[in-house]
Amino acid sequence: MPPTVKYQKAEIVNAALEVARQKGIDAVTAREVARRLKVSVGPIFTWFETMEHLKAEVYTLARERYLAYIERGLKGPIPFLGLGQQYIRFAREEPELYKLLFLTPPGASGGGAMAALKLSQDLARDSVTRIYNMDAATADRYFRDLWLVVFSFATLIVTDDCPYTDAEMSAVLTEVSLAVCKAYKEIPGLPEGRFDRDAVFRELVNHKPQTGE
Amino acid sequence: MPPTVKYQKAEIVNAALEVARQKGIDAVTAREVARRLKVSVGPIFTWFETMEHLKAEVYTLARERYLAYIERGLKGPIPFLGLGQQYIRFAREEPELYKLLFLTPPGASGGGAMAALKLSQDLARDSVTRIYNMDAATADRYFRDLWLVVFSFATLIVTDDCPYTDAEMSAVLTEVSLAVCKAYKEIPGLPEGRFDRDAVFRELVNHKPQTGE
DNA sequence: TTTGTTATATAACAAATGTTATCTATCACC
DNA sequence: GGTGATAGATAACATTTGTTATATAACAAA
Repeated sequence: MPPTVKYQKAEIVNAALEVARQKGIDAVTAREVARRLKVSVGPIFTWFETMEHLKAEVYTLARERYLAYIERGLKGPIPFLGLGQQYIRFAREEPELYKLLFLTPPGASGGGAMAALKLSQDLARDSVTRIYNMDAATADRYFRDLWLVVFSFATLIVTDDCPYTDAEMSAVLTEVSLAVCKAYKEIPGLPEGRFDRDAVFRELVNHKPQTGE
Repeated sequence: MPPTVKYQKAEIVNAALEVARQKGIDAVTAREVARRLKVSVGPIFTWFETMEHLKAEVYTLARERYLAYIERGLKGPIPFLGLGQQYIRFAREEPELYKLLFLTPPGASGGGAMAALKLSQDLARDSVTRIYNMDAATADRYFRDLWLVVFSFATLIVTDDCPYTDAEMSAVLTEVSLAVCKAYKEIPGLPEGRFDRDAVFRELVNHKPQTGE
């Protein structure tokens, strides 16, 4: 019988994820992962046929991490803005994972930013229709327009090129949000005066998602 | 005296640019460029101290190419939308150069997407204030909001993840544009009825920038 | 305790890359 | 024409990477 396994598959994937988080997916090489585990490259190729297989699992973990962020965004009082905030937060706190998930061709590593939009749209549709009193199609349109702004902010952050503070981004989001809402409000039955700009703004700037870590 | 130069510096940079256009900046290796010129790596290191120096010049050429696109966008009847259209067109036709210019940290290769916004903002401010009858600050704000959407579209295209057709993107841009405009129109003196949604939409979908090539 | 399976370490191989040393051939100037 | 400075070709070196062959050692079953 063989000796008991010393380094589980999961440990290897976790080490690879750490490398990806800190130095980007391109730094996930056999020797780099092995060094992080204080191990030779042997075990890696015992458990993974090729490095691509390992990277694929890193991708899966990255997506899980992303989803954990997004889910926390749904708990806030304004569903769309909570999601956007968490998406931007993910970009800031996990820039390398963000690049992996959203800034590479979807074929290469999976998902892609549009998939993220679709997913978030599904998650938020109920709340949006409820809070803003929109029908589903209009809610989707509204959400999509705002998501494009969120996606821009997140990508700017990741490319080290975002000159806006969190508060400024929230302000811009609020402005655009209100603007789009106004434009879309020829929807029958939308109550007037629901959008108190100052109140929404205050909400945005002050609301911090539960940092339940 | 030495023999006359057979391969000018410019030819090498041009070959390197072609490689970057087709296979991305990472494919710009000494041997790849040499192969494209049917030449050994010798000349490259005669004219460039390191590959980084060569890549820096590739970056400069890429930026010039980008500017050529942008300038043509100013000639259309709607300055902001012309710019946005050309920015998106650049992303579609030169995705690898787009990645180089706008999807890498600005320190690494220069400019960055925010610099592009600032530049475009400067180029368009006059027309925007004139056509939409806004003051400069409001025009900048208006432009910035829309640029965020344009940046998203362009980036989605480059990551092979954009499900929208040109017409759809134009429609979204028009919607958001009108929405933001409405929201910003508490500006004194803005004439009512200036924004004929159908007219603008027709303009957008039909307007093709002069393909003066 | 012996033994057979196999996880791990080590080292090697092959390919790709930047860079450099060396040689050859050119051609402007005398 | 002769010649010397040097552009270009060639090949080598060093490094990094994925991958694999080989050896070692651990450990469960006998």
